[in-house]
Amino acid sequence: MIIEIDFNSDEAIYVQLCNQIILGIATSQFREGEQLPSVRQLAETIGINMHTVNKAYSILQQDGFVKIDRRRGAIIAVDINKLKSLSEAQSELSVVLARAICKGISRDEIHGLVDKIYDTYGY
Amino acid sequence: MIIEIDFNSDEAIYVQLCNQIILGIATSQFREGEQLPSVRQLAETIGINMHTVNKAYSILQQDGFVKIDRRRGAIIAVDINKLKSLSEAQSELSVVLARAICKGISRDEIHGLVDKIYDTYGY
DNA sequence: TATGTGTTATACTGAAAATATCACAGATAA
DNA sequence: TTATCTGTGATATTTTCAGTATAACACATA
Repeated sequence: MIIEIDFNSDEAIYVQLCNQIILGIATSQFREGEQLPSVRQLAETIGINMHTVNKAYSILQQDGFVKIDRRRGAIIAVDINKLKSLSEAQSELSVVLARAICKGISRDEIHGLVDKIYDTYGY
Repeated sequence: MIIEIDFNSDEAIYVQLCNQIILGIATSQFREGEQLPSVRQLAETIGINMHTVNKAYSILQQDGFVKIDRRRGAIIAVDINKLKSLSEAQSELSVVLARAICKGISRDEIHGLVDKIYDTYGY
């Protein structure tokens, strides 16, 4: 999978890295059990510091997207906690939808976007 | 409207301020044409620096939620650009839904959350 | 005139992101 | 064994940015 970092973004590099990898999992470009590049290797590829990659991997582990094995590195392993995830999704959506509502976007239009995105991701 | 800032949050104060005001507009606690507190007044109320409030107001202006008048301060004035807003909503949703999909949240469950939030906001 | 708006400029502090090295423990393959 | 690959840890430095602190300005208004 190709990981692209926007160095001019206001988002921190490690946050972009996390989001890209999560996107990769959602689109099945990364599959359960698959091995991510080592921290040194990915850092080299992107052209950033090893510790920045390590921070991203650590957060992904904490958020239950990967497990880290000293032998093989970071392995895709999604930890499912439905209630917690639903609660998090709701609070994240609340912010996005508040903006949308202010801008006159209807409930149906949001439903349309959700379908569009789920279609894109292949679910 | 009561604005609450969490000083222990990892979100910047000015970001929280923006979100709270947008939430206020979405829930009609702030109405079109209504005047926001002056930068100095709100800073005093919350207990933060004037420039922090000013930064939030400037971003809200840039994002088309308020207009700033040197005489009266910041006035709620939502600028509607449907295409742009839809595009922004889509990219914001893409990040949130990627996480949700990884965590096994179904399309229908997201539709349910969207309805729940729109109901809460009264739309 | 005095006071209230937003605006601008400057400088400072503190926290966090990111980098740069160095080193270690454990696993693995030569 | 030796070499090399993992993640991890410690430490120091640079850079960036949020937030604060002051001060001053232009403009409007009571």
